[in-house]
Order: sequence, then structure tokens, then C-alpha cells
Amino acid sequence: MPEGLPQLSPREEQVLDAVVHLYITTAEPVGARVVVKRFNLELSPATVRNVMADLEDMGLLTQPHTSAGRVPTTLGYRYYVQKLSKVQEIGLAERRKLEREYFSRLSGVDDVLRQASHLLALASHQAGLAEAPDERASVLRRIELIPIGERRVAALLVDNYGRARSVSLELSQPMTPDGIQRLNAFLNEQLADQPIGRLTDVLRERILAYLEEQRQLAQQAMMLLGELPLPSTERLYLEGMPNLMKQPEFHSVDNARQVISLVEERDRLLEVLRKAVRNDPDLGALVLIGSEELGDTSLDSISLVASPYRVNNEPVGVIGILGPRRMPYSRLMSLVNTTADIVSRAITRLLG
Amino acid sequence: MPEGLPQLSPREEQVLDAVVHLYITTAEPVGARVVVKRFNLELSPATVRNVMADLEDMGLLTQPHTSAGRVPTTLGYRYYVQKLSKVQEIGLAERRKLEREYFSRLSGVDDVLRQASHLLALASHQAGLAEAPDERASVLRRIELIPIGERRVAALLVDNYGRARSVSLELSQPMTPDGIQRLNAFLNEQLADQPIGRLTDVLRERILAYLEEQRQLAQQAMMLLGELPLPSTERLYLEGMPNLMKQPEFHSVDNARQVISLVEERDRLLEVLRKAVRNDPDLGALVLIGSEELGDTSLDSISLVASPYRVNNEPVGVIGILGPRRMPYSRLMSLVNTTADIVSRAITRLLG
DNA sequence: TGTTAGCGCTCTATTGCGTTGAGCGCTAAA
DNA sequence: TTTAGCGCTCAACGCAATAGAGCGCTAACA
Repeated sequence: MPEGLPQLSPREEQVLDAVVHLYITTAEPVGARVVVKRFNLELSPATVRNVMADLEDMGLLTQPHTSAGRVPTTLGYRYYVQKLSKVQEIGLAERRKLEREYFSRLSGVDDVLRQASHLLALASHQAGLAEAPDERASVLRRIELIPIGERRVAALLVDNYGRARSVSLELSQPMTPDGIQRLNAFLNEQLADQPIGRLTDVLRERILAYLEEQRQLAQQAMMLLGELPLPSTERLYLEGMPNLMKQPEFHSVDNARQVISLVEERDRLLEVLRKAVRNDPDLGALVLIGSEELGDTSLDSISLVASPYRVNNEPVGVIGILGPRRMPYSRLMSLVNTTADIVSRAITRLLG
Repeated sequence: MPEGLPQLSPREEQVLDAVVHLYITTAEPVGARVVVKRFNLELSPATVRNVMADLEDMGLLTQPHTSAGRVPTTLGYRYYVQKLSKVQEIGLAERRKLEREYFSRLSGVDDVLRQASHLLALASHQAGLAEAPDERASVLRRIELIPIGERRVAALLVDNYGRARSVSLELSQPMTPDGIQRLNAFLNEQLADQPIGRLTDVLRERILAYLEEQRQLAQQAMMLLGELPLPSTERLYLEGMPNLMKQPEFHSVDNARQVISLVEERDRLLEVLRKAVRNDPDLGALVLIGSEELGDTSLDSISLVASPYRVNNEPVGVIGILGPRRMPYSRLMSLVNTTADIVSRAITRLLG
């Protein structure tokens, strides 16, 4: 988060609000004349100019060049987002509609999240994203080994979110069906309720304890251990990139490249998300504007509106919207909040 | 495929070859002077100019504007690819290296393909792609129902490629573990060796026959039937988009958009691939140049070099490279061929 | 003291024009 | 058939002039 916000007079706020609004809709630097005209202010352009000059001194606005109109800075957006934009409540009807289209045909947590990102992209005309609960931190409910060939077994892992994922792996030695069954039971006994990210570690510990008692079983488990690659489920759903490309700021090649890099560097994006949520685990929508706040110099013209969703009141993942800095924040913040809420309930319901 | 290729004299071929080569490396229209110079021809620029004019009349070259150098047309590339480029055999050493890095740590068909696309992107400095065998056409080896909650079961489906995929689904009525087990056996009996794309259909047919004999089981199966969404595995691996963006032709916004649309419209790309392979199921690499041949007007500056890979001599999928029209075709064709070969063997080995 | 009108200034964007140079086509000679 | 030479064409570049948006400043006004 940036340093504290400056104190603004009501008039200054009014002007800032106007500039942000106009810039959001036109994507062009905003002059004093239009501010007066479009907002029917009882002021002359000259006065507004003075105010805008003050706002520029305070670092809330800036000029692309001398004698151009003003454009909000990161700080300007920040002020707007925090003080001026009242999270425009989404109408109940709209919310109902979201829920209705949303709850239809949910077959699991992953579906919920994919749909969430899809929906956000659709409703915002920007790019929508959804981060799945960290799979390495989720807990193993059940493991099931199923022989599917002479030397191949499929391992089905089910976690506490009800997510099932499977790996198929090749054994270095063939095993009898019976052996596999016993191994299966052993693994379930040992690994249940362990974090999926730590399965191999846990297994190693337990095996050592068993080495004496149940030599053969332990050895077989040992064998499997080396070959159990963690299956990865999709961690970040990201949709609607073409929407983003339609925004005028991405018509320049340099900025367009930023969008591309988003797609390619999902991992970095995920990390930023995680960090942001950790820093700020309070409720409500989170807004990160431009490269400074996103912590990635290459993402200068991009902003993120995100909101964590919760299971049992614990934040476990994030959904959000990616767009140009110039975004209708108030609308989108409420959209994201509402959606996060729906997602929370959908997942809780799935688990219940 | 375009209409027949024209007949060229040896000299004309020589000039065409030179122009294509130079254009591939420089990305600039090619003048007669440089052709003579860089290829040490015993000819004057004037003569070459005449030849180039002839080639232009035949539709193999074109000028961006009067008095600019020449650029190959689609037909020009076509001629080059088909008659002039000798598929530059890849050295055995290089091939060995590919195989070595490649065969390490393969845990399934999907891995092989992901790696293939990765490798192609890496080696070509373009974008690599790999199409997975059509999952709807693959055949069910085994289905396994595993209860993971009061009303939830995970269904693990294993196909003839050894690919395991799982869906978790919610039952409209709770079932006893015993019931599930019987249902499981029933499903295996009925669905084994059926194409995955037709599972629901097959199930419906079989159920009708059983309705009398085994009323309850059939009803349960019926219940499941409605709720069995086909889990989809990744069908198209596509990597190295940033490489593509580095090419000079994609520095313009319009062309850059083409690259983006590639990412977003994977499905259309898949279809083009399928169609191309069906039209031309002979061996060897397949080259599609620009919008005409790719069948998508929005992909004018993009070309595709692809090669099918085979299992039991049947083509089941395609791998390839996406790049600008201006690509080092001969090198890439051999790269793709070699890789397709390696993939074929890797998969066959996995299945054996 | 805050507001406003007016003027001049600054900077961008656009247009037009002349220059340069690459590269062609054509013709006439070898 | 090939080549040298010449003139033509066209994109690219730079330069200058113009127009217009929008600012800052000052001086007058409430």
C-alpha cells in the first residue's frame, strides 16, 4: 500500500471524482472544460483548472505533457477507490440472476471456480480470474490405487475439497492385485488427513517406523514413493483476454505485450495475488493499480480488482478481474465482492 | 491445397530459392542486387530483375509496392516448400540429444505431448503445439467408482492410452457402498472398450436391455448416466507464444492480435489441424501458409508446420510449429518430422 | 479571499512538401 | 540472351507550417 492519502477539500474531491470518471469512460486526458460541462458544475473552467493544478501538486493527477488534459495517477485512483467510490451495491435481481446461472450444474470446486472466472469476464468485459485453493496445502481425504496394466497403476487422490485428481504411473516392479490392495490400505491409513504437499515426506517418516514390523509392505510403499509425482490441478483460471485486447490502451504494441505476458506468466500473477491477500486479509475487495502495486514493472497499464473467497471463514483463494488501470472500479468491486460471496457459499455447500 | 504449381526453369528456381531464403532471414523485401551478391550469381542484377518479373507474373512473388523488392506469395512459399526445400535431415547427434532429454521422466501420454510442444517451441524459437489423441474417440479401458462422501462419488476413467481422468459427481440419491460396488461392476461390464465419446449412448442402450432382468441396478445406472459429465483432458498443448511475439512481423498491433487470437481460439485451430490431416494423410510434414491455407482469414501472417504422430501406424494426433509465414521451413519440417517420430515411439512404448 | 474572464503560451498532431535512396522497367547495345 | 545505363516510381524521412486543445497567469470582479 502507498503512503497515506492526502486530505482533500470537498471541491477537490468533486473534481478528482469527475476526472477519474471521465477518464474511465473516454480513455482520453481530461480537460477542465469538459469537467465543468459534463458535471454541470457551477464553476468556470478556470477555477477547475486551479483545482486540478492543486491536485497535480499533491500527486493525484498528472499531465501526459504540458498543456494536455489531466490523467489520474496511481495515487489518484487509490484515493478514488478508497474514499470516493461507494461500492455500488449490485441489485438483488442481478444477484439472483448470477446465482441462478451460476448454481446450475456444479460438479465440483474446480467447476465453481472456472465458472467464476468466466462469469467475471463476461460481466465486466475485462479478463476474469480465479485462483483455486492451494492444492499443496489441501489435505488428503483418500487415496485409491487402481491397477491398469502389468506395471501401471492409476492413483486417485481425493482432497478435502472433494477434488479428485489422478496420476497414472509406471512401477519399477510388477505387483500382484492383492499386493496393491494391501498397499492401498496402508497408504490410506498413513496418509489420510495429511497435506497433499507433504505426502512424500510423511510417507517417508512413517515408512521408517514400519520398516521392522511390516517389511514387505513398507518396501512397496517406498517404491511407490519415488514415483509419485504430484498431479497438479489447474491453479489459476483466466478468461476473457480478448476483452482486454479490445481496450484502447492495449492497441499499442508495448501495452499489448503486457497482456500477453499475463497469460504466459500465470505463476507470477498467482504469487502477487497471494502476497496481496496475505498483506491485507480484511474483508472486501482489493484493488491493485499498475506496476507499483502489482509488483511487476512490466504491468504498468494493468489493474486488478480482487476479492478472497472463504470456506469456514478462512480465505482459501481469490477471484478477480484484470483490466486497464482505467476501470469502472466501483462497479467492478461490487461485482467481485458479490461473486466472491456466491463462490464462498457454493463451495461451502459443496463441502457440507 | 492450391492449384497446381507452375513449371520453372532452373534459373527461375534458383532465384526463387534465393528470394525465399533472404526474405526468411531478413524479413525485408528482397532486391535483385542482393540476390546476386549474396548468392554469387554469375548474372547481373538486371537479368535477375527480369527473372523476378517473370516469377511475379506467375504469382510466386509480389511487390509490396511498385519499385520495392520482391516478397514470396503463398504460392511462392508453396513451391519452395514442395520442390526446393530438401528436408534438411537432423543430425543423429541432435536427434539423440532430443530423445535423451525427452524420454526422461515420462509418466503418460499427456506428458509426452506437453513435452513435445515445449521442445518444439524451444528448438524452433517459434510456438510449439501438440494435439492430444481425441479423447472422445479413445476407448474406455476401465471405470472405477469411488465413494467420497454421503452423496458424492469420484469416477475414474482409464482409456486405451493409459490416460486416467477423474470426475467427482454428486448423486441425486445416496447409495450404499455395496450398491456402488455392484454398479461399478455393472458399468465395467457394459462399457469396457466403448469409445469414451459414446459412453452415455451405449449406457442408455444397454440399460434398456437390462431393465427387466436387473431392475434396480439398471435404475441406478440410469441415475448416474444423467450425471456423468465427460471430464475433459487438455486437448491442445500450445507453448512459446512469447517467441512468436518477438518476430518482427508481430510488432504491428494488427498482427499481434492474430497471435492472441491463436491462444484464445484453440478450438478453431484444432479443427484446422484435423481437417488438414484428414485431407492429406500421407506421411511427412504438412505446411499450411497464411489465411488461405489455414482457412481463417484472421491468420494472414501465420504459418503452420505440422506432422501427425502415429500409434500402430494410425495417425492419432498432430504436433507442429506455429510461426510467421517467413519461416525456415526446411529446418522446421525436419524438426517436426523427427519429433513426431520420437513421439510416436514414446507413446507406443508407453502403451506396449 | 475566492472566482472568473481573457490572453498568451506550450505542446501535440496533422498536413504538406521536398529530398533521398532503393529498386524497378525499359531500351539499346554487346 | 545478357547486360549496361537511364529514367521512373514510390516509401521513408525530415522539416516547416498550421491548427487546436488546454494550460497558467494576471487582472478584474464579487
